[in-house]
Parts: sequence; structure tokens; C-alpha cells
Amino acid sequence: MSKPTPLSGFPEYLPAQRMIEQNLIERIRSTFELYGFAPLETRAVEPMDQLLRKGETSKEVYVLRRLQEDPNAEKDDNALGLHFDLTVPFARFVLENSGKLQFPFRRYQIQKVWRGERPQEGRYREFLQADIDVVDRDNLPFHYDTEMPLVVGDALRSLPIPPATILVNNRKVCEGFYRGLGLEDPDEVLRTVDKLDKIGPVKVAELLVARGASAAQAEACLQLAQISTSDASFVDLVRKLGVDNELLTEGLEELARVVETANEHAPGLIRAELKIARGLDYYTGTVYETELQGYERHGSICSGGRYENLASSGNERFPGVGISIGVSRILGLLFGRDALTISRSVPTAVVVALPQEELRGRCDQIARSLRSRRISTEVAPSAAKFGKQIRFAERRGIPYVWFPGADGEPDTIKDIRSGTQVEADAATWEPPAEDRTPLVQGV
RNA sequence: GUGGUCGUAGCUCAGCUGGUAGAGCACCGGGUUGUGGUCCCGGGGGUCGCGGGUUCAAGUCCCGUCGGUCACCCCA
Repeated sequence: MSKPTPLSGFPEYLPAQRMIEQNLIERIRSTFELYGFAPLETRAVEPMDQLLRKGETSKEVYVLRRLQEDPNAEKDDNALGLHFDLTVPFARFVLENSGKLQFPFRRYQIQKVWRGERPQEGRYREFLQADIDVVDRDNLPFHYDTEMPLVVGDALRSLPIPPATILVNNRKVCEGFYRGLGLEDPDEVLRTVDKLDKIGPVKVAELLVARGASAAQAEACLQLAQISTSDASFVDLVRKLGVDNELLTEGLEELARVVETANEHAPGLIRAELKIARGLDYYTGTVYETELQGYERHGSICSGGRYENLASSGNERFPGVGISIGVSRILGLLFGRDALTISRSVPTAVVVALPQEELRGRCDQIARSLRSRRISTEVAPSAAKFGKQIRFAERRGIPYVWFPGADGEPDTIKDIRSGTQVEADAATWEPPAEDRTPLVQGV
């Protein structure tokens, strides 16, 4: 068998990187719980009709199929697909368990998702998302829309990564504005305007006109899209464009609340950016996007929004709002620039040197004693020369080597970074707090 | 899914218009009968991503494929 090669879009990390990933996940998780979000995990698959319920993303869904399924069977309406986000499975879960949940229900979910897209840096076919959502029965108070950026802001700021800015918009602003202008197809306009950064205002205007807008309408759309403020001053800027529409007014009011709340609790975190659209078509109001300083061109690292109708069946309706941190994207981008480091490639804090194979039992006892105080310890693999045993630790970044004392002498422990070696008792020795676990740092 | 670009030792790369593979670092051993990181000496390691074609001869040309990356699409 020839040497296995990587699978495009399915990244695998070495232990050092996996420890960094786990470190970030843990910080995110604890922030989510700090805000009272309850843990949830849903199965990896959903029935296709659930996944496709909301749109034309079908091409991206990986379908699950048995190798030996009957080729003559009639086409399977219950075919399964891997979920491509965590919001749709969550909506299904809420409907399925609505009788057992208390509302408003807030949960977090940190899981892999799959999309059949062409991979590139920061874009994968299998990747990890850390998602929070709040849903309520019938009506979800708007203040949850203002809470989402605060939670995610705290989570992101707890990570050793560059500063992030949450960009926020509201579908009602755009739709109301376009309708107020007399444009028929707000979704189409939104899609076009969303390309502003990539193709520029001239091309966007051309496209809008090509799709039936007048020059004046196109110009107004562009003016709206170019509004970007860190406070609620965008409201006046929009008003000056002279479009009047009820939905627009409602959207402006909502968006202003999101921005003002963020500025009150987390200055510098948020920016109203009236050109962002978000792809997923189930968003109906607030939409979030997040740029990471220095990595703006690689797209959003954290997105979400308000969905009014995602979870509904019959006369039951559970509107929600949520946002998802793209853990894999953040890692991929930062790893690509060596912008995340870890102090060692293994969890081990102490290697117990082995003087002779016959003393392994004694070394195991030392290790057990250290482990009983939660100090990660391993015993050297063989009774090699001490120089080699020290090198074993050094290559892995392990900070301490423990030397059992020869015939009656006390044990000693050596900090191989400084070279200092002192007497130590396995029953009481403690490492400095910063050496207990590998240290993850941004560069 | 469409198109562009790149792919030589673990890493960074050299290899002229085709003539049967090299450097630095890393790694291993010895100098140093047991405490590393300096220095000296020595060593292992590549079917040049993979497959096919052209040619007397291909890392070097052509095609395909896989992988990385970029653009489109879409999006974490």
C-alpha cells in the first residue's frame, strides 16, 4: 500500500495543534456557560427534507448512503445528509423536544459540520463551529439580538487572537429601503449589493440597472450600502436618503438597539455595516458577521442572525437568534501564519528519569505521587544516559526532569529551561501554576 | 462544481536549453562510563505527489489524477 495522502478539505492536526484547538474550545465553552447557555449535541445526520427545507444549499450537503443499498429500491425520501450548520439541527431538535424544554431556551453546541465546497485556506469541508442560540415560543424578545454580540465578544476576547470586530446589519433595513424605493426583488438586490467589496460600486450599479433598477434607485442602494458607523449615527445617515418605509423604520430601530447596547457594554466591539447580507436565507432581521484584524480578506470568522420561521410546524412557532464561531477557520488562518504557539507538544509537565530498568517500579511510584496532585507525569521510556533522557523532555518542551536520588540521596528536580536543579519530595512538590499545563499564546 | 497556479529529504530550498538527485537546518551515532542545549567527527533518509505518454534518455516536455493555494460560487 502506498503512503496515504491527505483528503482535500478534511484537515487533521498534530497533537500540539490539537491542544491549541482544545484550549480555545474550552475558553469558548466556559464563556458560553458563563452566560447560562446549556450544552447540547445533536446527531451528525438529518433527514434530507429537514436539511433542504430552507433553500438551495442542496449542492453542499453530503448525503449518507449504505454501500449495499438496493439499487432497485424506489428513491428514498428518508435519505440522510450530514448537517451543514448547527442551526437547522437545533431547530429540528427544538420542535422534536418542545414539550421537554423550558422557554426561552438557550443552548450552545460545539460540533463538526460538513459542506461540499472547494476548500482553501480557512475553508474546509469538515470544520468545527461553536454555536449559541436562543429560541422562544411564539415570540422572542428583541433584547436577545443585542445579547449575542456580547457573548461572542467575550468569548473571542478570551482567546489569544487578534482583535475582532462584529459587523451588524438588519435585513429589515435593506428590504424596507429597497421596497420604499419601489424595487421589486429585495433578495436579488441584496445579493448584488453584497458584492460591493469584490467588484466595486460601478459594477454593482451596472448589475442593478441590468436587473431592472433605475439609475437613481441603483445609486440610492449604493449609498445605503456604503453606510458604516460605530454608533447609532447611521440612523440619521439613512434618513437623509429620504426613503420612507415602515419596515425600514422598524429595522433601523432594532439595529440601533444592537449597536447602542454593544457600545454600552463592550466599546469598540461592534460596527453597523449596512452592506452585509449573509447568505443563509432563513435570516429575517439582525445579521452578524465578524472580521478578524489582519485576516479581513479571508471572510467572516463568526456569523449568525435572527430567524423568525426556522422552527415551526403546524401552529407552533419558535423564533430564534443565534451566532456561530468558526473555530476551524480561526485556527486555519492563524496556523497559516504561525500566529498561535504552545509551550510543549505534549501535556506532560514532568519526566521521571529512569536510572536503571530495575528501578522502574520506584519511578512509577514517584509518577503516581505527582499525578495524585494533578501533575501530568510520565516515566522515561528507557534507562538511557541521562543526557538522552533530558533530551527526550527537551524535544517535547517538557519543562521538568525528575531524578530519583541514588542510594539514600534525596530526589532532585531539574528545570531544563534554566538548568537549575533542586532537592524535591514527590509527596509535596508543586510546579509553578504556569507550568502545570501547556501555555497557549498568540504571536 | 468551473478556471488559474504550485507540488524535489521532517523543514526551507538549489538542480542551466531533458543525460539516471544536492545544500542548510532537523534527526541518529561517536568524541563525553550515565545531567541536554556549544564545538568536532561520522551516519541514515527522496521510485523528485501519483499514474500514463513522448524520447536512446524526464525531477526537467505532454496528458490525467491527488494535494496545497487563489478566483468564481457560497460561506464558519
